[in-house]
Amino acid sequence: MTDVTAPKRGDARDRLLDLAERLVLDKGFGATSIDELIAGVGITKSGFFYHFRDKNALARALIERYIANDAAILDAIFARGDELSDDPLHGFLIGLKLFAEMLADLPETHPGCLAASFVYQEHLFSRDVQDLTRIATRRWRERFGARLRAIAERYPPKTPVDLEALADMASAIVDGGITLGKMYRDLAILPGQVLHFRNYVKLLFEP
Amino acid sequence: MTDVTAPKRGDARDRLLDLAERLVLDKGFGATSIDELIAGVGITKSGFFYHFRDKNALARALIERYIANDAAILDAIFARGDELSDDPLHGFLIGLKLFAEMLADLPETHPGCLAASFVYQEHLFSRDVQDLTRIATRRWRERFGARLRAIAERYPPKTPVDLEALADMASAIVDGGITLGKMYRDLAILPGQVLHFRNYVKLLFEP
DNA sequence: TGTACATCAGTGAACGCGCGTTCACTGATGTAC
DNA sequence: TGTACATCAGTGAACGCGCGTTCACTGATGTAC
Repeated sequence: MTDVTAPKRGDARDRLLDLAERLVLDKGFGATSIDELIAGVGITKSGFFYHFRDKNALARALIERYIANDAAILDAIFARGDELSDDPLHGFLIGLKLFAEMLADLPETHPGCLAASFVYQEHLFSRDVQDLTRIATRRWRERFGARLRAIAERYPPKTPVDLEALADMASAIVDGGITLGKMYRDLAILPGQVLHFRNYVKLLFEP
Repeated sequence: MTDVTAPKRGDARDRLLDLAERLVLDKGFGATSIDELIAGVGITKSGFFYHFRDKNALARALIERYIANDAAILDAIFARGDELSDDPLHGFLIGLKLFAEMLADLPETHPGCLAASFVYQEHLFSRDVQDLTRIATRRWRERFGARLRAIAERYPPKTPVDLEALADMASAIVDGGITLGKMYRDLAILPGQVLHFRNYVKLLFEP
């Protein structure tokens, strides 16, 4: 009869990643110590170094997991938007609204933007970690850029705009909205910002 | 005959602040060590502690200086916009364009957003430092909010919008634009984002 | 079915270094009389 | 004008602690024959 609530042998690595993600989003990577992590997970320091060759390897694993997650969520949301409308503009507008709703429904304090929190400490990391954050951001640009180009083809924008910069605006508004939300400790700020972005897209393209 | 290029007695404090601002914007506060600062300024460690009772006092002095600076620059830019047009909407649109131009003309790498870089490491700081960043952001909200209310009074917005969230969008877009610019190492991103914000304001209010 | 070996998932103790901080002291400049 | 004292802007040495990292070792599980 083994205690099922006790830490199971073998899942320490995942529990390290879970806790690390929470702490890094909350305080930043530099301020998150290995001691803290192992105390929370109930493992010794050497156990940590069994799973990650050094602290940088933890950062890397963290971002890889985060990118995959983030991509899956966004893809699902905007695919749902497309399901609900064949029109690229309206599908996108629905997707943006769903996105805002998801952000509004997030529990407790915001998840924060891992990529951004790493950028603000970039010197602490090796090149490969920096590359990963860049790749993640580029995906956002591509994801939104493709949609916006499809929209602009059907609905010529009311003013001439740089579509790539407009795609970047989605990333900027989410990152900036998270930072603002943290400052004010106000969870409503981020979804509010996304809705403004949505409104801009609407005014710009809707006939 | 004293050497005028040699560090003058008495200006060490200012030189510490100048160097600290550069380094903090570049790498974050936690990653900026006192050793680095004193090496750059040519002073001993105890000299540093003569000027600042501890590292937190440096953070505080840094933000206080930054806020004052930032407020002066923004006030000047938007006052210039108002000079060029009596109309609140057009004055604001001109101000936003001037702002984008100023951001585009900044030398080398972006100055970065001090407040944001502090938010991402907030746990490292005492309450008063956090309060200062909050105050600075609130000023942005008030500054833009007042203008937007004046505009909305004369030009009813095309869609119903939350004006306070729209004011926050200016902060979000600047912060997010800086983060994005750092990731891509592309100085053109930030002004591009400000121009999109300007375009949104234009589409929303312009008859 | 039992034994030998390999791998997995860690333990425990130690180390060294950088960092923020303290404290007693000092040489140059300013001020009072 | 000279002397006494105070303040300003530091110096120099030491400390302690937390942090990331290393290394030799270990008990449980898996695999080969």
